Amino acid sequence: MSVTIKDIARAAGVSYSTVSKALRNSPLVKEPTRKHIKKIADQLGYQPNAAARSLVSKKSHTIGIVWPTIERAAHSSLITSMNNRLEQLSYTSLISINEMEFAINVFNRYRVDAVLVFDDGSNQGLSPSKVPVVSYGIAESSPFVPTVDVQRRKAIYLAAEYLHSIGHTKISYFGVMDTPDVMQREKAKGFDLAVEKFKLEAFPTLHVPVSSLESYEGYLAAKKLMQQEVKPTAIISSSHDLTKGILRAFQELNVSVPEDMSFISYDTIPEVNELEVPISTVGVPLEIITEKLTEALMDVVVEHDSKENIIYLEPGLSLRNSCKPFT
Amino acid sequence: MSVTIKDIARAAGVSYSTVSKALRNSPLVKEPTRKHIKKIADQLGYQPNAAARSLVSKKSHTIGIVWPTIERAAHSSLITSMNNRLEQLSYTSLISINEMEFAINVFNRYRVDAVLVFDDGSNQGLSPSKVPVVSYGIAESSPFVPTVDVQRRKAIYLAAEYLHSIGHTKISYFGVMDTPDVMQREKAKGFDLAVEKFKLEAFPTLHVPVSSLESYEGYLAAKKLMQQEVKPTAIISSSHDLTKGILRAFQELNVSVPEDMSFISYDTIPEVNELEVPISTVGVPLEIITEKLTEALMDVVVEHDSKENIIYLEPGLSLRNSCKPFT
DNA sequence: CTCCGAAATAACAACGTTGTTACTATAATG
DNA sequence: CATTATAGTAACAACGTTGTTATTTCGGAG
Repeated sequence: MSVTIKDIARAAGVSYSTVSKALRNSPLVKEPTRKHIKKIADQLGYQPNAAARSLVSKKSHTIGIVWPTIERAAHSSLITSMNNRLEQLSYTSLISINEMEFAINVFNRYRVDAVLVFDDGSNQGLSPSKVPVVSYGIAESSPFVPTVDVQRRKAIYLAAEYLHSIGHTKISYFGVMDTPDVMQREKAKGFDLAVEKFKLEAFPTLHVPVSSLESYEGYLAAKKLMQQEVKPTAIISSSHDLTKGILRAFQELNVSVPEDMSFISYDTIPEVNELEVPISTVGVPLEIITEKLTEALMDVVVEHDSKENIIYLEPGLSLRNSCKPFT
Repeated sequence: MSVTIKDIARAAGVSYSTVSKALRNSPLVKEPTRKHIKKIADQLGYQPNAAARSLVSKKSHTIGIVWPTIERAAHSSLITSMNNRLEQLSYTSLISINEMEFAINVFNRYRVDAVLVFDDGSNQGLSPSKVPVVSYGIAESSPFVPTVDVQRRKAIYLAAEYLHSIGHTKISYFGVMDTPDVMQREKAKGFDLAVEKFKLEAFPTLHVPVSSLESYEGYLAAKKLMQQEVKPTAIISSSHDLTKGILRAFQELNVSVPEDMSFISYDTIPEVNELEVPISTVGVPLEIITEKLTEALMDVVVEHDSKENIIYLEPGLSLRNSCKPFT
């Protein structure tokens, strides 16, 4: 049986409401009384009952996170960062790896203050949720939910634009092409837009499709690419993991970046600095993403309806000397 | 504001206690009344308040899982399987990726019925937890906690024993050697025991240390190994991911299994069948592990003190034609 | 038609906590 | 010394649910 404030009250010889106040540092209890109570609470190993607390306060100070099934590994650092940020705001995060609808139901029952979901393209019917939801995804695809959109399309477009501006016309895009995952589709779309706009060459390996964002996929695809007769002069990789694999392949094949190949990688995350070669990246820095996501969550927690439903984050280039002008 | 049983009661023109009983299919309410109530509850989108429920019932029907920091990816399939099993028992699982002590505190507050932790070697001081804990780890290292121990040491020993029995004496062990992670240390210990027992040759690459269990690590290590003058005739890999990398390297180097190299991989998981080559494995099958973990959790949930504190699971070999007798 | 007993439903207490209100010493004021 | 603020603490209601107990309703027996 757990120890409750009543146990503490009995042990301290005060009423349980005094204990409650003392533990929450209310100015209504005298300093010595508070100290006394706190000491006893400590001795008994008191842990507040979240159920009772949230029942009366109607707030659980907890955020639910629905961990996406696809690319589970890829989101690991984002979730870790979210976890830390929320902790700093003294919010607790609880994760569910269940299918989204089920997970949201669970969080509903637990009356978490808000839920963070990852837009995998199936978010359409999210409206009947009682608990406020924030989506990390694509603005258009989850119309009824506040969404933080990092504009993947624009990011990739930006990368292509930059490469074109320094003279490249044969650019290969490494990415997942045929997928229900809207995030990946957006990236591919950004590339295609740039191809059209800048009249990039439509050589055979304009698109280098991979079946997932794992690094091994990038490795294999890069090896195959370099066996082709017509090679690109620049590459855009749609994820950090992919980039890792591609670079490994290049190392083996003695392709050096940027001398033999210009390179831009999506995902502006700290891990980029762990690569052997400095690689320019495009995208919204991870810490900015989680900062905005946290803000959005705090918004829906207090407002329950946030007016500004969609937050677009501007992707940018972080140049790190992996691109050489092509003449 | 959420809809409660009182709202339903008002709408249905009955008392709220009747609603409670109707929703939980108590035989104390007449069939038509129940149907009526359920319909209304549905219309209003009622979701039971877990806080209130667990407050009165003292059970949350929830299991907390502390996702380990190290090798987070590697445990993904185990956690998924646990999640499914618990769901089938109509338990909900909540995951925390916080540091263990903090995570357990959170779960304590939420009064989850039990917590599952992964033994990373820091479980020593787990006793003061009010909520019952089950550990997936090493029996000796978490003395006060019911533990499911898959006997990694024995598993690797078994693998070496088998290879020795078919004539191999130059065997390389791929694994993380110098780590606080007791799980990895146990595996290495198993190998060393076998080396001693069977007087295996102490050639330079008896141990092939890797810095993590990622497949890339296996890949690199395998490449380096095959440049050595003295090569093993058999390999024991301490994880599935490692195995993936090693096999990829072998493919590139035209080393064929089992003709040029015998091979046994730790981790008996379904993913083994996705490898290009059939690979013999050693270890306790994943589904058995999760079955026992679930049983252990259910035990502590009802008993609060389980008498049989440690459950040893017997590792076994699953032979799949990746080993050739050495003559 | 009255009364009994079962069946159905209603009322109520309890779970552990918080916020509000009510009480009780204590000190200050005249 | 009586009166009144005031600080400190106690008592109590409420949160949404469940299990127990009390009440109503109704069909059938007398």
